[in-house]
Amino acid sequence: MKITLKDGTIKEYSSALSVYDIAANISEGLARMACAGEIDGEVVDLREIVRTDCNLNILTFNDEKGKKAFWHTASHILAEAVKRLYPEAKLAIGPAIDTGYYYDFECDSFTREDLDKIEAEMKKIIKENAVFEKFELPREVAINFMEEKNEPYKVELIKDLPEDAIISFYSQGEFVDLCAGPHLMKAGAIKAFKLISSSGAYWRGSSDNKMLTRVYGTAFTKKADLEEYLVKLEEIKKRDHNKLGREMEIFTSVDVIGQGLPLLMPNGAKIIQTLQRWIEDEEEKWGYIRTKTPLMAKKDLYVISDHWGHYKEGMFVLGDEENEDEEVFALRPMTCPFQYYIYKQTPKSYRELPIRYGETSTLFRNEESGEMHGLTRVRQFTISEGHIVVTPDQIEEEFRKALELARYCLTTLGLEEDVTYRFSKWDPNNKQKYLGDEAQWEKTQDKVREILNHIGLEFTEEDGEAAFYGPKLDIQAKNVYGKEDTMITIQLDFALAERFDMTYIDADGEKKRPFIIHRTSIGCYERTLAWIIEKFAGLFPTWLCPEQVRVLPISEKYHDYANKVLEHLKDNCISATVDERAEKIGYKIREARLKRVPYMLVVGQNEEEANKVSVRSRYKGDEGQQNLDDFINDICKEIRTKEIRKIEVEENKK
RNA sequence: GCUGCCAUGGCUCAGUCGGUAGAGCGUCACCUUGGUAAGGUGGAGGUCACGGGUUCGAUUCCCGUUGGCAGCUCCA
Repeated sequence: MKITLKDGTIKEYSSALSVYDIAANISEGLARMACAGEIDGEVVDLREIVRTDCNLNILTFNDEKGKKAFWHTASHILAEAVKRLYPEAKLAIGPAIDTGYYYDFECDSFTREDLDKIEAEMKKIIKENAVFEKFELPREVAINFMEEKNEPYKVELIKDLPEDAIISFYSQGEFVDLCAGPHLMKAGAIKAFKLISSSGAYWRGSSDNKMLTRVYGTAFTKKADLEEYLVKLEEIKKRDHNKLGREMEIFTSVDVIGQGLPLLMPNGAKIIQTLQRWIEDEEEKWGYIRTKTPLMAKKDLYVISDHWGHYKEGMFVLGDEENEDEEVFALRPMTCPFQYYIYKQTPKSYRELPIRYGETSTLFRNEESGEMHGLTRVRQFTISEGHIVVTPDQIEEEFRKALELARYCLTTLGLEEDVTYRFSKWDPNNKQKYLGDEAQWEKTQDKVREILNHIGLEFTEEDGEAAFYGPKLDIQAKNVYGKEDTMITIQLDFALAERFDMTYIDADGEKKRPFIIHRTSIGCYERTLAWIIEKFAGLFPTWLCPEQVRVLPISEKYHDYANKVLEHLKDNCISATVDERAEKIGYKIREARLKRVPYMLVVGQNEEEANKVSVRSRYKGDEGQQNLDDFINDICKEIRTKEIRKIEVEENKK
């Protein structure tokens, strides 16, 4: 048979061989590195016997898929160690993830000390270097086998496999686990590993099920790589908006005010004001008209929209629902119904559509206690909200424009490359969660998919992520911990126009039902702020900095000149302060740098006489002496164009 | 909401095997301050998150509440 390798070379063998044997035949080093194989694009175990001509790629730790096999093997070693130390623990599942692996057990929770013990046991197992072996069992035998071993979760997993599924197991020494593979050949290949943390996790990801104990770990082929990864992890955490944002006095929180109710401090308020002014002006350019609607409404409104039926647990209800004589209100969780009534205020002609309503809209959502987090999951937030009322013919163009605007906003903030796109559909197995019927959903979803394909957007599709009134396109970003959040969403709503009896008079004189596009341009300001804190590690582009320039007189004698410089800056709408403290100039510079002020203007006699300033920046360090007016022109241009200036000096240089 | 961890001056943390507390940074005052990443001295500031319990005595041990963190679930 002829085996075509990745580099195009063809190897010929007279008899069938395993992937591992072929790797060993190519080179001993490759066999040592091999984690899995890929035959004609399909990932296979190293033990897979190759019998016919094919394209074969040997996957190592440097390949994503090879890495997954490596980590999956590490998770089996973790499971064996836990079973040795805690024989009563029941095995659930243990897959590889983006940063390593985890394994879920039914057992008491683990402390850090327990994890250290488990690590020590894993070391022993790796040293024993047991050979991983694969075998298959018929369904009934497999079920009996796992019942005998008293592994109820494994029994449940096997029972859920299709009738004709091949049920495979891997063993290493005494330990056996139900597993589809692939795996490395021997335990000894896991040269460096670490158990990162332990926490609870629901069996099969459902909060109705029992909570299991999950252990997260990672592993590498070299100890140095592991060390590097752990250091990097610590470095990344320094960007965490929840730490950095508090340290930079962007926001804070107070016990007696409550969870999910952050206080934006002057620095944070300033950044959000800058973003809001920009977005409101920008949306006007894109054809939006603004509304300002109440933050709460009677229950009756939400009954019409059916938020009462589908979203009540997420709302803050005011008043006694039980008492029929009392008016019941609710703080708004969404802006939609309010803007619909503005639309409904006057009859609309097809000539007036599309109508694009925009609002800087504060919303309230009663999240559950464990879900609040910094500025990314809060109970009150302000979003660049908008609803576009369109005729069916206008859906595609308006959807496209809404996406274009969102991407323009992302690009301006330098975030475009960090996002992924998710087409969020309903869950056909949970229909009561949604308005409308299957035909409406399928039709609307097909429309959105068609639009996305026309645009040529790369996206994933996911069931069960839609809004209750329609499918949506979500723009997703990851935080420093790798956790994904929706930053921006564009939704196509086929249901609410009918519930609110919204109409337009079409060219034929008939009343017709419009469609509604719910969309945001920059998302919600709090979350976006959190995102840019992490993106820039607090070193915001100048236009977003709460303090853009600090003027530093070298001694008291130049305070007057410094204040004159300050006046000039303020006249040009530059946010600046003067440091009048009786400190040495080096100390003042250090302070300004620590506060991440992008520009420092040092002034003394030489500057005053020539009406100049000595510019230092966080971008280049010393930028030399400049005319004050030239400096102001430059920085105004940088602010106007929202330039993201590259930082050329090393951070924290001693 | 669930599992686990945590809560000591503005911030970062030390500490008390139960006898009511310390450091650094910051802040304030005075002195110093003529040039590009930490000048000096002194002072103020804490019911040790809150509420119960055990105890002669609790910041320390136990229970509860509130808040914070990680993960799960949920979501913009």
